[in-house]
Amino acid sequence: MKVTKAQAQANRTRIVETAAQLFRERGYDGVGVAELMAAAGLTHGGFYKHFGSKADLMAEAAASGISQNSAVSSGMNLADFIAHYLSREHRDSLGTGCTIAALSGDAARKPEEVKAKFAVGIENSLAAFHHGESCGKRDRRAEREMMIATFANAVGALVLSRACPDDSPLADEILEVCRKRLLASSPDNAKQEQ
Amino acid sequence: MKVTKAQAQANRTRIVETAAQLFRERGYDGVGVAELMAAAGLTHGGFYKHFGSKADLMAEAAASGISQNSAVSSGMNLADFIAHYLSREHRDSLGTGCTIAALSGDAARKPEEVKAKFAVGIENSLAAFHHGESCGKRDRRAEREMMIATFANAVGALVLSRACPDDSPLADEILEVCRKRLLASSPDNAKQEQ
DNA sequence: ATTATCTATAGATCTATAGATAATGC
DNA sequence: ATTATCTATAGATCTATAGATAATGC
Repeated sequence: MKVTKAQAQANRTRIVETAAQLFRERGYDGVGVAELMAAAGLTHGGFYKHFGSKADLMAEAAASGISQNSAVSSGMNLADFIAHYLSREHRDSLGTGCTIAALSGDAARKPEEVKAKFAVGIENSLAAFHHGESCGKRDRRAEREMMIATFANAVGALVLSRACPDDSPLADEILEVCRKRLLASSPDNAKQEQ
Repeated sequence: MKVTKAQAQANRTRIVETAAQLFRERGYDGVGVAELMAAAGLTHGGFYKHFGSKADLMAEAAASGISQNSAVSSGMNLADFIAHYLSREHRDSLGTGCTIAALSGDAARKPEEVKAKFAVGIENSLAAFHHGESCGKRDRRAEREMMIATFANAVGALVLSRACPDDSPLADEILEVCRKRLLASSPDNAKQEQ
């Protein structure tokens, strides 16, 4: 029943990545350890050789999900990012979409160790668009404020759109209005108005 | 053990209002029926004479919380609303604060009947600031888009701020940056810059 | 010898229901 | 007679632990 060290490490990674998806889809309290382990192809007793508690896994899964999101969006410019972030496709892909948008509400009620991962994730999201090819101190400050406002607006729009009933006109309107406005005020607004 | 019709109605209302607070504080899955009924001063078996299921209560509690929020903010102008909404006090009062910000993430994974209450609540929030003392069709459209973007930005800022660890500088920065920018672009920006 | 995984289970908790009780409302 | 509430419980599920197993890693 034992397994090679590399295999055990791979199993651990698979647990974290499975959790990162299931938690986004159903919330931290919506997925049990047994179901999660079964989804990863293991039995649930083995869980506690990998993690001290479910809360420990929440923190790791948050970091994993955020890092997966960053890998996907890295290399995009701000306009491309906004167009994707505020698309219906992204709204309707809870399990693979933005971890911060999917789980910030849950994270607010979880231990500090979980929230710490979200704070790092938010900082990374802001830094990902550090356009500034060397601008002055004032510009850096202004750009950071712009990124904070833009990200908050995008997260809020996604969260609100998802809280509406399926096929609700309001759900689409929120996405479309915010996408249009954020693209219009984005520094590299040239293409994709859709 | 029976109780007057008026008393039963009062008990029912108390259950809903207690739920509206507890759900905001701990999430829909973080509060059990037994604990909720105890908090309302009743035993949990009685719950099902008032509600068909916990999901039914979620929908009622959402409507109740949203309506309580509206009652508090009605009569405020947009600038006052923003200053309050993006204050540390509001961020730190989960149980009595904005229902939409506290529970939209949870609502996205709940039945359509719950999400329908959120859609109505979002529409009400937008309508609450219908400044327009009779403006043209174009202006009404532009104003609605402005309100959608403003509300999404405010909700996003609150949700992100709450996902950060307590006393995190980032948590305060997000609130302050968004408050400053939304107040600057608000139609009635004259006073309170803080 | 160590340890990753499995089976089995302890002990809590959760939603929901059944049946008794006792006061209201007709 | 109706019904709001209570006590008690069924049946599921949840987190976590204990002990057995068997293959790795020294």
